[in-house]
Amino acid sequence: MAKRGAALDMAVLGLLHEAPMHGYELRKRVNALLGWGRVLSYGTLYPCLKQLLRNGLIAPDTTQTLSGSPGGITGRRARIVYKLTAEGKEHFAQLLAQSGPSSWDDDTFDVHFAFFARTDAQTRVRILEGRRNRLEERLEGVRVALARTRERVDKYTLALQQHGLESVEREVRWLNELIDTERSGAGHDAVAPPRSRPRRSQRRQHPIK
Amino acid sequence: MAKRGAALDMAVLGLLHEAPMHGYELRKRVNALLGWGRVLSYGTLYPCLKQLLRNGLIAPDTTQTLSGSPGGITGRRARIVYKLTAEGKEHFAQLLAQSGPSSWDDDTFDVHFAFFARTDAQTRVRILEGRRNRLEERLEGVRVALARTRERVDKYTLALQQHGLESVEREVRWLNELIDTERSGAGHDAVAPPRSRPRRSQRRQHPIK
DNA sequence: GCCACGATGTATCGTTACGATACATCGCTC
DNA sequence: GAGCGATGTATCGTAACGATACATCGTGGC
Repeated sequence: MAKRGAALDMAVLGLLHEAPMHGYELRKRVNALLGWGRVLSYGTLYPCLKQLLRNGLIAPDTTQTLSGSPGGITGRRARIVYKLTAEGKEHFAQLLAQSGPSSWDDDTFDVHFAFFARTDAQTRVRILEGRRNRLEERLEGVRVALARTRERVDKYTLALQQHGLESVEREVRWLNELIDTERSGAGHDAVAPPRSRPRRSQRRQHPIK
Repeated sequence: MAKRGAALDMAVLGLLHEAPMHGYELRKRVNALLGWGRVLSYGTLYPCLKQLLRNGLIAPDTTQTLSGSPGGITGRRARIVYKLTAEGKEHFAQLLAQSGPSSWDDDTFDVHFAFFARTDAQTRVRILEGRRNRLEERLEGVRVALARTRERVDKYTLALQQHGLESVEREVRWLNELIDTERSGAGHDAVAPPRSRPRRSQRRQHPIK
């Protein structure tokens, strides 16, 4: 169950793992994390939060300190802060450890990668290699197709396909570098210490194509 | 009206402009054209065709020669071949000439670019520059955000964002080269002669991120 | 001969994600 | 003290998609 939106689930869980947060902040952090283009809609986020609530993976956090607020105890306006439950932490750890096609697909890979700092080195390499292999499969197919059509398409179509090809080739090289680094610096810091506190930021998503 | 799916509409119209085609073939051609990842579903294509039919932009083509079929007149199995109507051609030309935000957005740009061979030089430059400017706006925002968070995120998040940044920078350079070419080779072949006949091919779509 | 299987082909249904939107409060500036 | 942009929660209509069903063709194996 809950096959769809697994990437979003993981992103939310991972961010709440760092610190409790409310929906609005969560949206910004998710956009910053895997942003560059498609912006996460509330129509996607809130239903997701509801489902996670139902499944008991997250829960409202009633103990909110309102730190930084000048007036002291002055009530901020109504907001719902969520925090991870024990089940949520367990489920997230489970998501982190799993490496399969679900970690290599386009949307999902980014989320997995974003939480590499909490992933063990073995899984990291497996995910990176899976991703690279998948891209290379595609490259092979595209190269064949390109060779077959090369002389029959106009120069713009050709340029577009060529540019796409080079983009993927570039990503493969990037992955290879990461894999090498991972292998050579074997067994270094698997988990980074959490930063002081979440901050806001904004980015846009890049589609490249 | 018909704001959504404008990219798909344009792709279908443009492909049918080259040669009449049936749905199955159309799907393959569209995937090859702006493929690399997301695959066009029949659940998307057929409703689109229906709407274009309703709007009178395409029509069933009853005069099908079945060339290449060995048995001569032997009937191929049932299939619906679509062709552009006069209104369709006019509408397509209109889509080609328009350059605005709708030509710069992620999905739409590819389609516009794919039909550059039928677009006049002036519009080509306007679209390319619009696209580049949009990407540079994003870049600026991302660079600021990156500078603000640089020291507070783990190296994997940083690597991911860095790679995304470089991908977009690379695309900007690509666009600049195209613009230069367009300006220097001013007024060259605006329209390429159509190729003999459509052929099949298959590719996947690349998302890069 | 015929049967299995993959490619070709059209079509719809249920779910999901998302854009648009509504509504409310806060804090700022003019 | 009014206007306005940021902060916040929430839902609704619909376009897009994955899955699936169904049918025919070509072919290769037995």
